[in-house]
Amino acid sequence: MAQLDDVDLRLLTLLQEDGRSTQAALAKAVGLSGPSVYARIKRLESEGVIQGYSAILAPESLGQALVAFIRVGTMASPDEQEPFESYVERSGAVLECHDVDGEDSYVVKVRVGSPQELRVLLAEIRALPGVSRTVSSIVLQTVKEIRGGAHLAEPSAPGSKSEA
Amino acid sequence: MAQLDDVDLRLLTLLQEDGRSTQAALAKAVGLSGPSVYARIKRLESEGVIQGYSAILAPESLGQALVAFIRVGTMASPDEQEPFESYVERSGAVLECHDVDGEDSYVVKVRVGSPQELRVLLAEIRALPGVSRTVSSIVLQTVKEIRGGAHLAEPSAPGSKSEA
DNA sequence: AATGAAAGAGTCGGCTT
DNA sequence: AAGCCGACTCTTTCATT
Repeated sequence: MAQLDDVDLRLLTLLQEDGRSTQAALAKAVGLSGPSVYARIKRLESEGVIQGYSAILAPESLGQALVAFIRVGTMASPDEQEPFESYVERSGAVLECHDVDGEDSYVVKVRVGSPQELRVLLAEIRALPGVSRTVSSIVLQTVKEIRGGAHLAEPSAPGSKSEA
Repeated sequence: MAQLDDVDLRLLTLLQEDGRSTQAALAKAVGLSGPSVYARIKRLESEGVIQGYSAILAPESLGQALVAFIRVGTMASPDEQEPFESYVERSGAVLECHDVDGEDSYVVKVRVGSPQELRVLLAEIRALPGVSRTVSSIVLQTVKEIRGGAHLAEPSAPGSKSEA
């Protein structure tokens, strides 16, 4: 399995910030030579630490201005959850869907172009078999949003050592 | 401003799926020549439609196994919200923080390495001035998670099967 | 892990429609 | 105005030390 050393973490941080950073720039940043960096990145890719690369797009430019979180309650029977999960997989408006503990069954993050679209989306979700309840929270302002899904740069770890 | 034609949308879709796709591959896919694709991508970048590129990292490989959504209630006075927003900006565990309407004030998405870290995080949040209430939902399973933040690729075939 | 070389891609001018 | 062509530069990639 993957044992990540300090250089690996540095490379991952840089690639998370700029996925198109050239190997030359990476090599200079970590103090190694091109081929070494190349070998490390290939290793990280094949080990699955780097799952891929993606362009970050501006949602507003694509006519998707409205973000909302929807908490969905479903019936307990597992058979009844398949229509719901199948729906969120197919729907282009659904950015995320997580099975959670607690009072709700799912937390769903959606992005749509208008309140009307959200209304349609909610109606569709409520009409799915097994769905018993939905509670929506429309995003008024996004305070923070990290795209990578994983953080690496952590300036505020209490009790952690500083970098080399 | 940006007027996106069909080719632009195609390029954006491809780049969202693979941010390191070569211009040659993109050119072949959209039926244009290399320089044309190059010009379009540069235009999309300078217009801000493409905000950047990022490597997608596997959270498990980085020792961050536990994801949770925290709904936070705060006092109404705006002065009191600054400590909270300042905290989430600084905390490396906070992936997202959205100001929402409805019964809660914020929806916060966090990623930590262990339940203990989550406990510490919650205690810190609750100790912030202005925070009146927190409700946590621990993610048991992620059904869907799109990293880009915006969707484009929509096969929209009802009953389509997933890939390997 | 570094060096150096070959293959390929990105980049920029100018030309064509 | 927008796309193609061809040349130059830089990056990626591989064999060798």
